[in-house]
Amino acid sequence: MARKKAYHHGDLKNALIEAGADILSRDGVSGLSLRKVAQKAGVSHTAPYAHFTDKQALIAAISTDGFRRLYEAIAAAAQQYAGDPARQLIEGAWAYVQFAVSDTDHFKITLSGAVEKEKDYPAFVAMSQRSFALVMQIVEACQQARVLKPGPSDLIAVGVWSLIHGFVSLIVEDQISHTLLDRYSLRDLLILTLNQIAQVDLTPEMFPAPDRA
Amino acid sequence: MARKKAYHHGDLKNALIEAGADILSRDGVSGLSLRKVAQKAGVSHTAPYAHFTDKQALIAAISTDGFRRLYEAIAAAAQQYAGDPARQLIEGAWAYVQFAVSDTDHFKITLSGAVEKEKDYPAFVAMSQRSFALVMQIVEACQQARVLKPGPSDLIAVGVWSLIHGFVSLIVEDQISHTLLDRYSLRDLLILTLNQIAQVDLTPEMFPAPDRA
DNA sequence: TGTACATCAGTGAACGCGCGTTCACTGATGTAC
DNA sequence: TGTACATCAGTGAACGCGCGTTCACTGATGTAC
Repeated sequence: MARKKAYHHGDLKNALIEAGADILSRDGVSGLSLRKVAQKAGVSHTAPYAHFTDKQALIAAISTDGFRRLYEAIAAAAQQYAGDPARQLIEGAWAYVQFAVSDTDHFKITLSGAVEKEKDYPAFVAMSQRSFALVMQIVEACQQARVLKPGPSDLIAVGVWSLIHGFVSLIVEDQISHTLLDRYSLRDLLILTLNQIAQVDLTPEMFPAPDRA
Repeated sequence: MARKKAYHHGDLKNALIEAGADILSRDGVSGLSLRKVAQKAGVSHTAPYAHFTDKQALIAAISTDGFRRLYEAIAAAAQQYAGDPARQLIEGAWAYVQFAVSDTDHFKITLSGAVEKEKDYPAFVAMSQRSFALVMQIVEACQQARVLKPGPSDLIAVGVWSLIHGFVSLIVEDQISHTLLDRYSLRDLLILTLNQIAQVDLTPEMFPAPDRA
C-alpha cells in the first residue's frame, strides 16, 4: 500500500519474493522454480533477471524474507511481554513454532541451507545475526531473572536456540512420537520442553493467568 | 563380503543404496538422481526399477540407511560406555554430531523430510522409532543416575533429542556464531550445550581424566 | 509546451540439458523331465 | 547328462517435460533542451 508504483510493474522485486512464499506454501521447496515465481507475479519468466542475477539470488532473497518474518514474529512476542522474561522465552519460542508449522516450506528453505554460499548474500547473514542477537537479548533477561542458568549469554543462547530449533525441526519432520502428541497439545509440549532448560518451573504458564476478582 | 552373488549383478538393491550415499557426499541432496545412482552402481539407468518402484522409494531406502548408520553410531557409543550414563549421553550426542558433520547430505536427506509420505515406508518409520527408543534408553539411565531431570522419560527424551538435533542442525547450516566456534572446539561446545539440560556438571568430561600417580 | 533521445523493465523465441518413466527386448540363471 | 522352457535382472532407445539461462527486441517512462 505504502509503496510507490515504479516503472512498469511497480515493485517487482518484492512481488517476486512474495510470490516465492506463495509457491513454497503451495508446491513446497522442491516445486520452487524461477518460472513459477515469475508466473505467479504475473510477468514473463525472464523478467526476474532484471532484479536477480540468478535463481540462487532469488532463493537467497526469499530466505532472507523468511528470516525477517521469523525475526518479526519473535520480536513482537518479546515486545508484548516486555518485563516478563520467562513469558518472552515461551512466547518467542511459540512464535517460532507457529511460523514453522504454518509456513513449513518457507521455514525449511530459510533454515535448511537452500542458500548454498551464505557469504555471497550479506543481507541473509545480517538477518541471521539480527535474529540471534534477539535470542541473546531474551536469554540475558532470563538470566537476570534467574529463569536461565548464568554463564556467557551467547553460549546459553546457543543452547536455548538449539532446543527450540530442534524441537521445531522434529515436529515439522513428523519425528515426534504420536503418543506424546496425543497426550499434550503442541504448545504444552513446547513449554514442557523449554522447562527442561529452565531454572524455574515454567509449567504454570501453560494456563492463562486467571482474572483476579 | 558375506553376501552371496545373486543373478546378474549380485546385490544390486544394496549397491544402489550405497551408491546413493556416494552421490550425496559428492553432489549433495539436490544432485541426487536415479540416473546418477544407477551409473555409480555400474548399471543402466533403468535397472533400479527392478528393485524400487520409483525415485521416492529409492530415496526412502537411502534415508532408512542413513537412520541405520545414525542408530548404529549411537548404539556403539552407548555400548562402549555401558554403566556410565553421563558418558553415554555425551558420546551418543557426539556420534550424532560426527555423522551429521561427516555425511552432511546423507544426514539432511534422512532427517529433513525428503521422504514425503513416511507412512508409505514402514522400514523408515521403524528405523526412526528404533532410534528414539535408544535415546529413551540412555535418557532413562541418565535419570536413574540423576544426570537428567525426573519425569516421563519419553518427554525428557524429546527435550534431549531436540537439544542435540537442533545443535547439530544449526552447526550444519552454519548458523552458529563464529566467535563461539573460535572460542570452543565443536566437541566442547556440544558438551557445554548438553550441560544446560543436565542436572550435574558435565564439563569435567571435556577433559580426559588424568592418570592418578 | 513539444520534440528527440536515453534508459531500462519486461517480452518471447530459442537453446541445451538432465530428469523420471515406459517399453519391447535380451540373455543369463534356475527348474522340470 | 541333456534338452526345453520359465523366470526375471538388466538393457537401450525413446518419450515428454520443466527447467535455468541467453538474446535480440519492444515499449513505457524519465530527462535534456
